[in-house]
Amino acid sequence: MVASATILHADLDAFYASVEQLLDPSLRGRPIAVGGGVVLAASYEARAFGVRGGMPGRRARELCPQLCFVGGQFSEYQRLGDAAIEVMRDFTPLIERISIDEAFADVAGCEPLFGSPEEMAKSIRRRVRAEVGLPISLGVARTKHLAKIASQGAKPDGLVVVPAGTERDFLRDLPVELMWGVGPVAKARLAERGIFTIGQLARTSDSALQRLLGQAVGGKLAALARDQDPRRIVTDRRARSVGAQSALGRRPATGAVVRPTLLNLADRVATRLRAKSRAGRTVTVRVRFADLRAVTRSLTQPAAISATLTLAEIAEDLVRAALADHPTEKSISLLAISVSHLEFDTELQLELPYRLDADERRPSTAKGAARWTADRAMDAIRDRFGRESIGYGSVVLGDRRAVPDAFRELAEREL
DNA sequence: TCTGGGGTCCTAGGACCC
DNA sequence: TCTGGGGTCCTAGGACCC
Repeated sequence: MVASATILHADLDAFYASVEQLLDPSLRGRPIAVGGGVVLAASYEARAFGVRGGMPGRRARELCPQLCFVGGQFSEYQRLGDAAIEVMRDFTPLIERISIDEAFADVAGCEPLFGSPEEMAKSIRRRVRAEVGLPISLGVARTKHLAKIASQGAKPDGLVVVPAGTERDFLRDLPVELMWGVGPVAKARLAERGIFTIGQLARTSDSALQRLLGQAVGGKLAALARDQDPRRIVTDRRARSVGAQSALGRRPATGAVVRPTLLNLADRVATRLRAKSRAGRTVTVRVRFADLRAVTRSLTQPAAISATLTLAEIAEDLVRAALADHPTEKSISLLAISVSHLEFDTELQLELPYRLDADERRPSTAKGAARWTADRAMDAIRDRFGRESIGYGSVVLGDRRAVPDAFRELAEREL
């Protein structure tokens, strides 16, 4: 017996833009874009003009002169995204949240209570529209891969069901780039081999695909094209890394630019780590030069860290090393810090400072303790009085950012 | 055509150990 | 000292996703 189609994929349509139109009725039916310098989301009215997410604001205005830019009510995005996904939870606890506006659900076994998966999908769409006020598209299929492709086909504001047994027919003539894991590079490589549809992909041998795209990607794609998708719903996914980045435009690669930027990034990353009682062993920095080429440098230590100043010091050393390897690069356009190899911080464990005190060969535990105490005190003050109430001097002063903190938080994953 | 921020996973080479 | 094999960890880069 063939497994039935019980996987649902739900995706809120033009999410940020739809929220703005929900909250301000005068925006409904009009081409709007959330963002400013960059379009973070475009309403379907704006998309009709060719406006797309990720597009520079200036380009969007050229395509659509009457385009209305709205500021972005970021906390509302989180609230309404949560509310929409919560509707699904009334049908099953097997929910896998992918992002603020997207989730999988497995409704196997729920039929006696709520009817067929298709009926559940219809009722989720109806309820999200009625109770939250937002349009949402759903795909229903036997696998995550198919459900996701189906929901993309359902947009805007629709439902597509792929009945069990019809998967191969459904996939055959679809373009390869609809598949999970096929981006611009893979698409181009496949095109060189005359492979444009998922059906053509399914008829290509595993070994040929692995030679073309690499062992892992090739193998997975071959399986997906033949509708073999073993992935299950994962309800508790933990982050494996925490990072922050800052685009700088074009700034000289000097300590005066690098140091305060890294301190700010370290502050954001370390604060998030400590808030979840986590710490990480590996610090990775990324330096992007003016020509957009980027390099990374990383350091893995035996003990995990979460102290702001320790993270900032390691990051600074790594960036310095990266810049020293590229002496002809005089300006940089982005700096990033990421912490991985995450562990649970046992509170009692005091971190050693990264740099040794000049006059002693042993690390100073007193200094480690001082940093731990200072960080905790600062975290507590910010909890009460807000993030801007206190900070490391140059962080507070140098806090001129193009992107508001509220938007950064939307992209953060649950630790 | 090159604009932001936060992530995941894979590959390949080298160090090191048994 | 050389040769072989297997495994783990670290580093750097890259493709891709939301």
